Amino acid sequence: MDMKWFEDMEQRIPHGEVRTRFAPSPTGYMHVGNLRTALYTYLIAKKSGGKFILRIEDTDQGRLVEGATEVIYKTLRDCHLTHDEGPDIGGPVGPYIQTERRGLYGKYAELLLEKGGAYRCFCQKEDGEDDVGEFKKTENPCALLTKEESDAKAAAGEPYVIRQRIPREGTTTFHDEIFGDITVPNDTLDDNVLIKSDGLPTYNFANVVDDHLMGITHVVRGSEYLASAPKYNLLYEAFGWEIPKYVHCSPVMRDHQNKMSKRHGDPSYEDLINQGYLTDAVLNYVALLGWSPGGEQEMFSIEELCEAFDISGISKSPAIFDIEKLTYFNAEYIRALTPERFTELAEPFIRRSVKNPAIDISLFAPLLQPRTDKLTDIPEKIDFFDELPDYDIELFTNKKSKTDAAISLEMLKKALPALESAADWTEETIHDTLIDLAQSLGVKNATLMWPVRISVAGKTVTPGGAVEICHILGKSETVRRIKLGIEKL
RNA sequence: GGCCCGUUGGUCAAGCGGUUAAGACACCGCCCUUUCACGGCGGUAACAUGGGUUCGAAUCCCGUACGGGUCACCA
Repeated sequence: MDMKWFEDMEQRIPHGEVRTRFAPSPTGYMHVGNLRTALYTYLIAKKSGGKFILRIEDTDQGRLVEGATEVIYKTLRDCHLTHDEGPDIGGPVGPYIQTERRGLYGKYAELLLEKGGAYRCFCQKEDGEDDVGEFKKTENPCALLTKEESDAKAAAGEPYVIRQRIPREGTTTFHDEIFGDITVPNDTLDDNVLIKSDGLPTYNFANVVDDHLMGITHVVRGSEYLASAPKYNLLYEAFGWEIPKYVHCSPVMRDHQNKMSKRHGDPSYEDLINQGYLTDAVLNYVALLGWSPGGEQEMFSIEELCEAFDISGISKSPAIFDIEKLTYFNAEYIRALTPERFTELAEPFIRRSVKNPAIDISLFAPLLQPRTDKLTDIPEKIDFFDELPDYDIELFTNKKSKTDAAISLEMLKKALPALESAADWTEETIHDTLIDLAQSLGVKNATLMWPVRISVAGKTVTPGGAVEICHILGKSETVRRIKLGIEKL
């Protein structure tokens, strides 16, 4: 056994800094729970000025999806979760792609065999009765083989797997940063396979080896791994390695019973973006799903999160994803945008409805920004600009504005010449013209404004009022639509 | 089934032995108003359950119920 090689590997491991890792499988899909784990992992590192590492776990070739790694890079980049080490940028403890590390695991398994933390198991997998829980470590004769017997069988070419040797009695206690100390009886722990008969490592073993060799100080992962944590601990102990801090996060749920999942059609990060949600809003909302900063503040930038984040604020119980609250965050983020930025983001959505190149789309920002929850809401809100809908004259009747068909007709007849003779076409002149008219007619503003707005928009709910709409429409189109309204009446 | 974990309004949650049990979303009402929003003000609504411990329990302990996770040569 080449101990020098092991020593060299140890030499590479950085010490004295917090190091966390996000280790996704490239399945081409970043679900919300995954994004949250990545976020927390990043925040834990950055909170203490540490390193955030990206490792790609691609050993499951069957599940590989074309271009999936790109999706991961892009998502992390969009979310400002920049990694300090990873497959694309390298680092001191590479390679960072698991398939490129294949050679390592066998050597560490041998080392563990040497140290007594594992043993070769020559039992053949019986296809017939592979029912659950049939393997009983207390009955496994291979665990009792002497070193010589085991070596002899292996030398004779008998196929085997390498299993973890777990004590038959006693208990194992491990510490989780969220759940505290958890103790389990050893007899409930199986001697799991570490190295498969094809020589490749199982997921759990590869994880332990990689995390150690990469100097990971905080293992952040889903709570589904809570049950295997004691086995991890035993493995670290058998190797004589320092045990990292565990942070097991409870899942993000779609309802009380089920996790969010692609299967159920729950949205992924990409889906949410396509549905008109802003990255920063999603991140902010997701940060608060299962974590509380303690105070009253709810709106956090990534920088502020780095500052405020603390593991003690992570909740033990699962959290149900509430799209309504995300929508609220999104609306807040949209309102906080500068009008220029808003116009930039909204343009494609505005153009879905407003094709008329004569219309200056930057005019929409003040109307749309305060009442847009999601960017995808935009087209429907302004669909009347290109073409006046075929509306019912019932719309002219509104109690609060004190209007009905007859009054509306009268109002429009007065408004038409007033607007036609307007000196110029700014919001201000349109506003003043109409307000002055209402006053001289002795009616409340709404009585005049309502019919004007209905005639130019053809719908009762519009972004902005009559003045803004007339302004954007332009004088001739406004006049044309009001005339149409008069005809209808 | 064994082992492990969880449980505060519909949802996210604060709370670490003494509180009128925060706050946010959603919902409802009122105000503002040129519709809808935005904004402002107010309201409905919670400690799963039974036992302890204690002067005092949402907070600590035990049981019960309900929910979740896990028990692979998958990751």
